[in-house]
Amino acid sequence: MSRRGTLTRERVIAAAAAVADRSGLAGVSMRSVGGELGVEGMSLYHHVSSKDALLDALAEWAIAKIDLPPPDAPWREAMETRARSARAVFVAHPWSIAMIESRPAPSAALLTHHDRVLGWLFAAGFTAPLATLAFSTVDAFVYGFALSETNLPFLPSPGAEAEFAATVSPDPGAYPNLSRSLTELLSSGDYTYPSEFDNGLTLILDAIQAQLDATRDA
Amino acid sequence: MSRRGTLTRERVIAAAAAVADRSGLAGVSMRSVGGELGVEGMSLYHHVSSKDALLDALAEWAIAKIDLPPPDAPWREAMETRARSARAVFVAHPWSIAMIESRPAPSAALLTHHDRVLGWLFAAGFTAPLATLAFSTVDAFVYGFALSETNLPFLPSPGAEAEFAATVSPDPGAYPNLSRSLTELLSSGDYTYPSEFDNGLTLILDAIQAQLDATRDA
DNA sequence: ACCTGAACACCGTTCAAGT
DNA sequence: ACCTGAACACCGTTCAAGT
Repeated sequence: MSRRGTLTRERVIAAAAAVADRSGLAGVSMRSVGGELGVEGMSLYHHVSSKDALLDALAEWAIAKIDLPPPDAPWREAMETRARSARAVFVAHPWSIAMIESRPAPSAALLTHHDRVLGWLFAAGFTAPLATLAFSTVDAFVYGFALSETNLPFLPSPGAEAEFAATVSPDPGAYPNLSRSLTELLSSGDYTYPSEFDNGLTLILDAIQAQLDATRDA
Repeated sequence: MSRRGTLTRERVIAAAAAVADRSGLAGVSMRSVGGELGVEGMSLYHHVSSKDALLDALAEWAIAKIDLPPPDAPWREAMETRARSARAVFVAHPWSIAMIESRPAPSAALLTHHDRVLGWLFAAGFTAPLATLAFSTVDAFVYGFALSETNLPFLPSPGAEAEFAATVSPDPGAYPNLSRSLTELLSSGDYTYPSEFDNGLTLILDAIQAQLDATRDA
């Protein structure tokens, strides 16, 4: 849309993100990103070496948006902040979820992230096996939850409730437990699916905390 | 590859899965799937209405491969069996991970899955909120773990250790905690990243079990 | 009824040509 | 140095034509 100024690698990546936000990852083509910048698709090759390189850069762009507390932050707060921030980025840019994890080579940005996370845990006295368990479990949860959340409006959430009820209700006999669950959750009044993220995260972090305490006692 | 017999919807879907296994989702085109069957790409339109419909069918094909214990199975065993089976399917067909959750409309197969899972939990005395927490947390973990596992050989695993060490080792000062973690885990001798799946699943299911027991006592 | 060939509007990418 | 137009080998999809 902004067709002024000279092309830079940064402007190309930002334009690609804008196209992805608007049209999904499938809408990102060299020509469409060029169009976003008022330029032919072929011009982009002066700033990125290939479409694949552009996608790698796009993955890094998303990772960089995740809030990463400082190395000396307390482990639990830091893990929560990072998890919530990652989820917010994934919801704002759904195309980034599968992408961050599916680029063939782990980027320097991702390695830095991982190193920082392990730093919080080691500083708190985690052993390497427990740190790995904590890290991989929380990360898997965050990625998987975001994946479900952005693509599967399965449980009540603003706007999705009606759709979901419409899918399940026509034949309650076909999905009796889904119907029951829906009815019970909605009757309680204050239920929203998004709050399940904090519930799950707390469940996992509490369990890890308990294991950490057990390690210390031993 | 098998170019005999008449085309059916099932053969088209199976051919698409074979192409995806071999060349990834990006390698699936109407022409390539046709080629797999010894037929022109245009012929497929007699059996699937569009490429998008073919991808929907492919998602269902993968879901159907996940082992789903009977409605009267004990909840924890059933959840474990389904989780491990889902992970196995995702590892065998990496293209299916993002796909199952990213098709716009939840398929009947997926709704049936969800209903069965809720059935195990309700039979065991879960409240609707606790069932939802259990379900969404376990599912998020399974999806997210599979996503990391197939695309991010970050931690020691057969064959990936060398690569990973090569990425981290050149400059141990850049990733001190990653280096430390790697060293400690490898020195213990029997560590493998894939076993982290069972560890994480157990952590989550133990925590849920504890909440269920607390519910019963109250 | 099922398969095909040509055609259309797209892709990523290369390269010689313009400025 | 940076951008472009034409070209190549691909896409998904339509449709008239073949069997």
